[in-house]
Order: sequence, then structure tokens, then C-alpha cells
Amino acid sequence: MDALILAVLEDAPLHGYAIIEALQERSGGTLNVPTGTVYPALRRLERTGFLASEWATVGGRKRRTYRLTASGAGHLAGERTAWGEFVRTIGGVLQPRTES
Amino acid sequence: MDALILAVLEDAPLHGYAIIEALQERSGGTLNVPTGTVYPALRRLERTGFLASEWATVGGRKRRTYRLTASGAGHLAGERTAWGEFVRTIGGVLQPRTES
DNA sequence: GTCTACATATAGAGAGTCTACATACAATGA
DNA sequence: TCATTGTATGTAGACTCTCTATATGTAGAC
Repeated sequence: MDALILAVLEDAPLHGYAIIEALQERSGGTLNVPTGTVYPALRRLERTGFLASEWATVGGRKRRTYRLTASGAGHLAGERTAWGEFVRTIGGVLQPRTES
Repeated sequence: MDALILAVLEDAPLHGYAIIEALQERSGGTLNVPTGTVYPALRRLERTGFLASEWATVGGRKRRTYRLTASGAGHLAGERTAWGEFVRTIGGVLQPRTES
């Protein structure tokens, strides 16, 4: 989850609600992330220093806009590598053994 | 985790300890699953009906050998499909956007 | 006699996700 | 005018899974 959020914030800063929409769009509607997952995750990522946030008011609505920090970008790079290794490992174990 | 266990039991029935070794072997040593993960998982899978077990004594040591049920095999097939979709979805979101 | 490998199992901590709820403003439509 | 839908943030509590640590016991090697 954390890596996904960092990934959508890589291109441009977004607020929580927009992040949820971005995740849905990028996944072709597959990913349906509830607010109870995203908002705690954002706070967690900010506390860790991977994100920074600012309040803004747009059209009478308050938004908390998050942006990726340098630290967060570095972490994202590591997560991408780890994801690739993870997929290879799990895929290798899950793969059916041919009997011959 | 559950799918990984089902996968290693697809070829032949194994007992808990052997499952841990099989997971390590298949992953090239990457996967190091502690007993506190495997044994509860095995009981869970048996309770669900995906596995069945029998006690055996080999060389003075007691073994509980688990085998895949038909239900478990069906579940494994579904999990493999789900894994593929999951990888595509996450990979798609995680993938860096080229700016052009 | 002690250490390592084999073998199973549980208790409790920790972390993350989900459901459900609470709040509030804007815009649309009946 | 009032209800509904969409935008927007957030928390509480339940739930599930994984991990660490611990407990127990046998077999074989040194």
C-alpha cells in the first residue's frame, strides 16, 4: 500500500481523495482502497518522512495535499526493486511443477 | 502464505517441517518461514478443508503429514489466477510514468 | 554428556487492512 | 426547500496474519 501511494505521488502532489481516485484509475478500476486504509497510511508515511503535507482550500473544501520527499523517492526505488524480487520468488514457488 | 503451502503440497504430501524446507528450496533460500507461521497456517487450512492430515511415526519421531484435498486443489487454481491478476494490477500502478 | 538436527506447537506482540461511523461543504434536481 | 450525490477528511474497533519467543521431546554425532 505504502509503495502504491508513493508511486502515484511521484508525478504530482495529490490530496487523499485524489490519491484514492488515482489508484482506481491506474489499476483500471480494480483497486478499491477505503479511506480507513489511505488516511492512516498517509499519516504513517508523513511521520516516517516519506511524504510532506500542506493544507489548502479549493472551492470551499479543505484539502491536505501530500507530496513525495527525497527520502520517499529513495524508498520508492527500493520498494520497486523489492517488489520485483518478491514477484519472482512467490511466482517461482507458486508455479506448477511439470511431471516429466 | 496459504497458497504457497498448497502449492508445495500439490506434488506430494509433506509434514510441517518438510514444508518449511520445501519453501526454502523452491525460493532459492529466499523464503524463511518460521514455525510460528507455518503450523497455524496448516491448522487453518485443514479447518477450512483445503488440507487433510494424518499422524505418522518415522524413526521415532512423530510427524503430521498433510495432503492437498480436492477442495484445496481448486482453491490453489483460483489463487494462482488471483496472483497473476494481483501482480499485473500492482505492477501497473507501481510502474514509473514516462513524461512524454 | 552436550550439541545439532529433526519435529510440533502455542502465547503474545505487532502491524496493517477493513467496516462503520462521524463530520462537513457544494452542487444538482425534484 | 429539501434530499441526494459527490467531494473531502478522519477515527474507532474488529479482524487477520505474521513474527518472536518459548516449550517440549527424540535421534544421532562428537
